[in-house]
Amino acid sequence: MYRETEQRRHILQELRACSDHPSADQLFGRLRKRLPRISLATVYRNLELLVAQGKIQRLDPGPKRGRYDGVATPHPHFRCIACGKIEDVENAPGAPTLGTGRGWLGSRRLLGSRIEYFGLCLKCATKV
Amino acid sequence: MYRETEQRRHILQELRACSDHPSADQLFGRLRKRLPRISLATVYRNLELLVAQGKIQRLDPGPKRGRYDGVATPHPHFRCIACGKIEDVENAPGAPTLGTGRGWLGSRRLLGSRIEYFGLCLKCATKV
DNA sequence: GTTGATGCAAAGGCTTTGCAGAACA
DNA sequence: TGTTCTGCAAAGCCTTTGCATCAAC
Repeated sequence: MYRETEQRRHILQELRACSDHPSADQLFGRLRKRLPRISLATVYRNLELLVAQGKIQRLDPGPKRGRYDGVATPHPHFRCIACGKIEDVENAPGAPTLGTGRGWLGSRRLLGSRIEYFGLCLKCATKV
Repeated sequence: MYRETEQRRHILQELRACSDHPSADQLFGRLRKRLPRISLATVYRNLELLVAQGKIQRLDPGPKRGRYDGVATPHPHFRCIACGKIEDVENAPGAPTLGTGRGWLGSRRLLGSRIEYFGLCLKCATKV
């Protein structure tokens, strides 16, 4: 099955120690101090593997391409993790709302917020 | 200031008519039926412009690179739209929680959810 | 007539992939 | 010893940019 390599161990360790949320290549830069011969491809491969194992999470959603919405008003979306489709969510029962979303969040200027649900759409759920 | 071109009008019109949330190049494919000579670059340029004008919204966040979180448990994040930094949000006052996030959402299989706040971090807010 | 917008093609930036050699179990 | 993993480099893909031309105003 999976093997425990030095690189893989360091990648998880280093990411766990980060208080920020680095990109693959920022992490690569930090790892290189301890593993000068590690390659960026290894970092990418292991990050995806760790996500698949549920040990870490990826903050930016799967599909690579940016998606646009003709409705400018923020509203919740559902993203199918299998096919990548994004659907609007019509008043989900029990779903929270975020209000206008403007104001302050601690010492940060809050301009908006977004709720995204993810899972399997009807089509993909029945396909399995 | 801004000019009203045929392309720009069609881009907004077409996107508003979409029930899905197309990528720039899906939209490009649809637009080409009506405007055979339109170029993909024009679509990209206009989409960004329309986002900046607040007429449409971009669903995938600004920074191009994927970001990773060493903590696998979903928790809310704050994204600075100026510098791209992502921070964890410690119990935001009045912020809703999404519960375990598993179950059903209409006919969709719900596996998780995400709350993201965006705005200006302390550093960027004071810089202006 | 100005100035912003378009089309085309080329460049850019991040991510993935092929492959031979190295490392784990 | 048999796989899985790594490093390197090349390829891929989406997006942006430069530039001459075109079209709003």
